[in-house]
Amino acid sequence: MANPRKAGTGAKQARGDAFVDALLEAALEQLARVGFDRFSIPEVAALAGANKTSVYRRWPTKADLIKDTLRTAMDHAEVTASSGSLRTDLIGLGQTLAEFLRSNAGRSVMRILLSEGDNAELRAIAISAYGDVSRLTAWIAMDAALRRGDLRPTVEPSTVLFTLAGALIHRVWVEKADPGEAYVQGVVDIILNGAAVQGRSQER
Amino acid sequence: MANPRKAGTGAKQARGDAFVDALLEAALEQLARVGFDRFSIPEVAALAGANKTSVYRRWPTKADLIKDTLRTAMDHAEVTASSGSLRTDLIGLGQTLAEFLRSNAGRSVMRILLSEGDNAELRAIAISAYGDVSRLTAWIAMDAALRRGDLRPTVEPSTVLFTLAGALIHRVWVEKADPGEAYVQGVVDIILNGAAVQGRSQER
DNA sequence: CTATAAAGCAACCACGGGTTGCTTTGGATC
DNA sequence: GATCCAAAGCAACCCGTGGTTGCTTTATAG
Repeated sequence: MANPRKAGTGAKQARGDAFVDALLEAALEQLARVGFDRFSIPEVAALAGANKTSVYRRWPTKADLIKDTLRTAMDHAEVTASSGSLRTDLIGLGQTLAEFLRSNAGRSVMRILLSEGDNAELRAIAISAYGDVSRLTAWIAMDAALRRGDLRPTVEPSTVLFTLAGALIHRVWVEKADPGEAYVQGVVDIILNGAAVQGRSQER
Repeated sequence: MANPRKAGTGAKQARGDAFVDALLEAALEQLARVGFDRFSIPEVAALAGANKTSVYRRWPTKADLIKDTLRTAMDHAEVTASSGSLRTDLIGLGQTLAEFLRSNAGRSVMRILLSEGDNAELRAIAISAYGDVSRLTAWIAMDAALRRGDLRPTVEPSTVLFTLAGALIHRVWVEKADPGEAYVQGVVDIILNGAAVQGRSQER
């Protein structure tokens, strides 16, 4: 009956790193689930099987706790070199993004990003986490494509990336559906080749 | 000093419709600004220069008030017939969407949509408001394009629409920038004509 | 002018976030 | 293994805010 996380195990009260780990894990879980506003330290403490007082002593405000949580959660994505095909690169990026959006880290980051207002510092952290997932890899791919001359000169590379990201975010957060492989490919197909029959209705 | 909304005017306490109007206006404002979680009836009452008790008597819960607010806010968008050019239609739709996203009604709807959890009924109302802005007009345009053979048969029309919407939502809610005319055109250009140089790298 | 429904007001309750002073405990050190 | 102390727990508390209630005031229809 004591507490959920310690149940069964003969573990005593967690200290130091173990304590911090348990807290950050519970916090990420909670942040992903309810977002910033309904995120409460007493609740997270209970979830981690810790006492709220101990939590408050380490992280005086929920912004502090969330900052640490976000920073810990972003296990810096490794940079993948361009494959040589823009299509392949974009599909890869799309899939990485889709996976990120499904993860607790990704859901948390989006919740912070989408709720504005809160702490500019928090927003900056979230933006950087969001950027880390894609930016490096993506820019490498776009640069390579530009150099190869695979991109039409009139299009803005960032807009291409943001359109892809936006399509996936729409899928997850508005439609509440999962962007599977087929969906990602469909979007990349449109973004790369256009929805229109080529030779028609592109007055530009 | 009495209250913000009545200040200056010699108006007495608002009753009936006037009361309701003032409340719904304040509520929309508030919802757009802070979202569902931080939306509070006492605060909205103060903002409208009304007494919280009176508000509670009409709308027992904040969900009730918000339901009314959303329903009132969506001044049903009129359906525009297709112009005959898919590009023109999509740009028009994009601009309508951009304007919607800037409005209090749009911001409110997005806040509800993006915060899930809350009331499935609320979500349904928000979705319908969101749909109303675009769906009718958009589907007419897509249908016309399909009939003319302007759309590549492999693309999913809904994906085209959602990609456009997603790009704009990304612009507003993630980048926190305004999707001006040029931006909308840029996105439509990509979605319609593709970002890739045609004849290259479209292995599909 | 009167009657009445609608809005205001003030006092109150209850719950949850956050604080404080003190007790308990894990585990490093000798 | 005995000692010690920083770290975690605990219980009691404060206070702000959401929500309720009983009563008073006021707008306005007749």
